Amino acid sequence: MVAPSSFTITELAAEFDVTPRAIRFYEDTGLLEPRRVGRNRVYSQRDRTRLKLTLRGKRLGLSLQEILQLVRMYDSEADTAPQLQAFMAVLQSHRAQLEQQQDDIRVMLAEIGQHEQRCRRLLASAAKASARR
Amino acid sequence: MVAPSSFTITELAAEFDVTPRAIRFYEDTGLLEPRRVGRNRVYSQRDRTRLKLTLRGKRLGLSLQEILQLVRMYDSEADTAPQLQAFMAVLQSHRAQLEQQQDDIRVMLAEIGQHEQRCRRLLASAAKASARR
DNA sequence: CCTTATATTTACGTTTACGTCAACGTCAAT
DNA sequence: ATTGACGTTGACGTAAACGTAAATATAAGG
Repeated sequence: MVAPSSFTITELAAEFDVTPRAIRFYEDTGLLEPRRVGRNRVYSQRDRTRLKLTLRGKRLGLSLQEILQLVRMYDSEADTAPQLQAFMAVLQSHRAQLEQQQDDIRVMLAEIGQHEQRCRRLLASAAKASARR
Repeated sequence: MVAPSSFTITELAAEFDVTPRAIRFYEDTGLLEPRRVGRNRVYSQRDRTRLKLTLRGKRLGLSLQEILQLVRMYDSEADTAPQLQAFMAVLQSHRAQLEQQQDDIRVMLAEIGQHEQRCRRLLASAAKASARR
């Protein structure tokens, strides 16, 4: 068994747990470019990767437009110095945002830990109380 | 100078770089509960904290409804065993989501690093080429 | 041949999170 | 007395990201 190199829309929908409608919508946005066999869409490995990137971006709260800019930028062959400078500036700002999110996550995980501790203490004392009866 | 214990809407808007409209909207959602002096809203430290939590949640892609559920849960005084169990289950699932996001961020940061490397290499060779002239 | 499953396009509907007036109140300063 | 500056309440508008329904195609299986 080798990894398939093309996929139907329902296959991708099942694999990533999204609806076909969503996948077609991503195509409208410009994120996917399946070829056609007759009327039907056929997705390449590249499309699959794009979809994965898209969903990852969404989990981080990016809009489809932002994701589109990202993947286009990554695909683009910038080669002049000004282009490269601009590219790196964008990378910088995205890194800054991701690091902000990392901080946010750290804080939230810490809070969750606190609450879990509290819950465990309360559950323990509740168990003792019921054991005394 | 001590930290103020109450704030106007424009003060908060300026501090957190959001519009008064957004702040009022968060109130409609139930996230803020300022008291009134005449018609005007006066925000407490608690409101300020809530706002901070709200914006943090937003940065992580949570909807206002999700944020509302979170803060309500954290405020609630669950004390029966079933309540505590349910509470902990929710905490678990949020933790899982945050950890997923951490992974996503790690991957994205790594990719950004790759692209930066590539840019730097290209810039370096471009500089050499221009020096040769 | 008929049904069933899977796919398509078109198009309108929906939710979220505000933006954007408009019309008004109020208090201080000129 | 008037002019800002800052606040208020509607109310309508909007962009994003699909959901959902309708009408159609098409290929496979009984």
